[in-house]
Order: sequence, then C-alpha cells, then structure tokens
Amino acid sequence: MTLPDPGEQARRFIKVREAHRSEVQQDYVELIADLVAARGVARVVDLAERFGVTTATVANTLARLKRDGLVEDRPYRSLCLTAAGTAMAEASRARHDIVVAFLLRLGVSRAVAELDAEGLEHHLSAETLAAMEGFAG
Amino acid sequence: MTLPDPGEQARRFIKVREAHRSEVQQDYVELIADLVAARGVARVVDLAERFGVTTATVANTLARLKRDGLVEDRPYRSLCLTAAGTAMAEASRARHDIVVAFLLRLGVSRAVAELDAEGLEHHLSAETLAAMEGFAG
DNA sequence: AAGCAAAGTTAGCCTTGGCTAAACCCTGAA
DNA sequence: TTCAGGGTTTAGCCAAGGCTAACTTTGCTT
Ligand SMILES: [Mn+2]
Ligand SMILES: [Mn+2]
Ligand SMILES: [Mn+2]
Ligand SMILES: [Mn+2]
Repeated sequence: MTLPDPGEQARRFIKVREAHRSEVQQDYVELIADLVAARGVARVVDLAERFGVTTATVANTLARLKRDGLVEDRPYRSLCLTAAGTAMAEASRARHDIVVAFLLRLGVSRAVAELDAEGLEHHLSAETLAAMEGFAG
Repeated sequence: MTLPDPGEQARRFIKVREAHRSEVQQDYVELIADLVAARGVARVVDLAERFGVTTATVANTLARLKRDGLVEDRPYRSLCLTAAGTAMAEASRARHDIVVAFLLRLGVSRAVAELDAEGLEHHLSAETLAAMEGFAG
C-alpha cells in the first residue's frame, strides 16, 4: 500500500541495469581464467559451448572485452586476460564461490545452488555478500 | 581446477538470459499494480520517475506489454492490467516480499535489502525461494 | 470557451547481445 | 608439400531497451 520514495525506487532499478551491463564481462573473464587454469588454453569454441551461444556471438563479445582492456587482442591465438581482466576474474570467482557456499548452507541442492548462483552473484551489495559469507561460515 | 560439464554450464547461462528477458515485464506489472492499489491510477509519468527512465522508454516497454497481453491497450488513458498481467503482478509481489524478508532475517539493513532484492528476485529457483521463505520464518 | 501546461505518443537514433552464412587462417595427415 | 577440416573472424541481420526531440492529446484554469 505505502509506496517507496520515487527517487529511492529509481536508484534500485538503475543499480539493476548497471549490474546487467557488467555481468557478461564478469562471466567471460571468470570462465577464461578457469579454462586457462584447467587446460592451459581458452578457445572461442569452448566459450561458445559453455555459454550456450554461437562462436560468432563469442567473437562479438570478445571484441568488447578487448575494447575495454580486459582481454589481449591476438587474432587466431588462445585467449589471454590482461592484468585488469585477471583481477576482475579473481574477484568474480571469489564472489561466485561465496554465493554457492551460502546456498548450500541454506539447504539448497548443489545443482540448484550452481544454477541460481550464476544470476544471483551480480546483484549483491558488499553488505549482503558479507552476510552470506558469515552465514556460510 | 575441475570444470563443470559443458552442457550443464550452458544451461545455467541460458537460464540467466531467460530470466533477464522476463524481468522488465515482471517489474512493470508489479509497479502498475502497486500504483493502482495505492493511488487508484498508474500513469506513464509515474512509471518513468520510479524506474529512472524517460517516458519515451516507458511507452516503448508498454507497447511490448500490450503486445504480450499483460496491459490493456487504451491510448491516453490510465494504465490497466489484464487478468494475465494481474496474475503476474501478484506472483512477482509475493516473491519480492519473500526475498526482502529473507535478507532482513539474514541481518542486512532495510535499505540494502530493498536494493538487492530488486535484482536478486529474478534469479531464484522454486527450491531456493522455498528455502528463503523457510529461513525468513 | 480558450488557452496553456502537463501527460502521452511517435520518430529516429544508439548499444548490447543474440543469430546465420560465408570467408578466412592454421595445422596435421596424406 | 599440399590441402581438408576445424577453429576463428567478418558481414549482415534482428529485438530489447535505452535516449532526445517533436508532436498530439488531455484537462485545468481562467
Ligand atoms: Mn554470472
Ligand atoms: Mn559466475
Ligand atoms: Mn526486480
Ligand atoms: Mn540479473
């Protein structure tokens, strides 16, 4: 019945839109780092398979990551993160792991925890993430 | 080190993209219902103010909601939900309230709970939502 | 009843992030 | 050494969801 303050409410939705603008980049650098750690190389085809998109879409997205200084521009070579990309990947992975651990502690099954974490992780304030980390123990 | 199964991982990202496709509609019908409940009418200019966008953007989005049978098409008149729109609004509000109650119980401040809930709410499986509801008590 | 201000709509533009199809590079096997 | 196939990029398309600017409608005030 009682509506929030208009400006306050607007700030919430603006925050959601900001999160959505950076989340593709976060997920890309995180996966590139994981592939490099596990296999030594990260290939465009692997990203396409694991994101569920075409290689053309991956190429498009990678062009933006290169433009934004997160991925090295080396055509036809294995993908490689810049220092900024590596930093973003580490932060994303740490946050992702906290969210999964939290959901498991909440009693959610592993499959659903991994599923929901992939979207949830981009909408957490520092305060909420800290509370989740504390709860997960 | 150990990577998830590629198909499983792809299904997670596909789910996130599906959630993002429906979330604008869910937030619109929820806010329209709230405005109607609190004021009797929902105007385009109110939506624009509370979403933090221009009235032109609201008009664009409303065209999609009308196309999809969620909002009545009555140019220059107060906004009005269809039966389908009302049902979606009620489900969205119920879920939103569970998420806020859960975050508060977790120990997060009210301001941050309301902030994070707006994005979080669209990435919760039934299992996770049930766990949150149980935890919120 | 007229006029004006606020509300709503329309036109035209942009970026993101999807797609298909086709061209391009690279490499290992013949 | 060639060349076929796999991986990568490019070209061209699309919808969602933002924007500004201009136009139309409504409704209130005088
Ligand atoms: Mn993610
Ligand atoms: Mn992630
Ligand atoms: Mn929301
Ligand atoms: Mn989201």
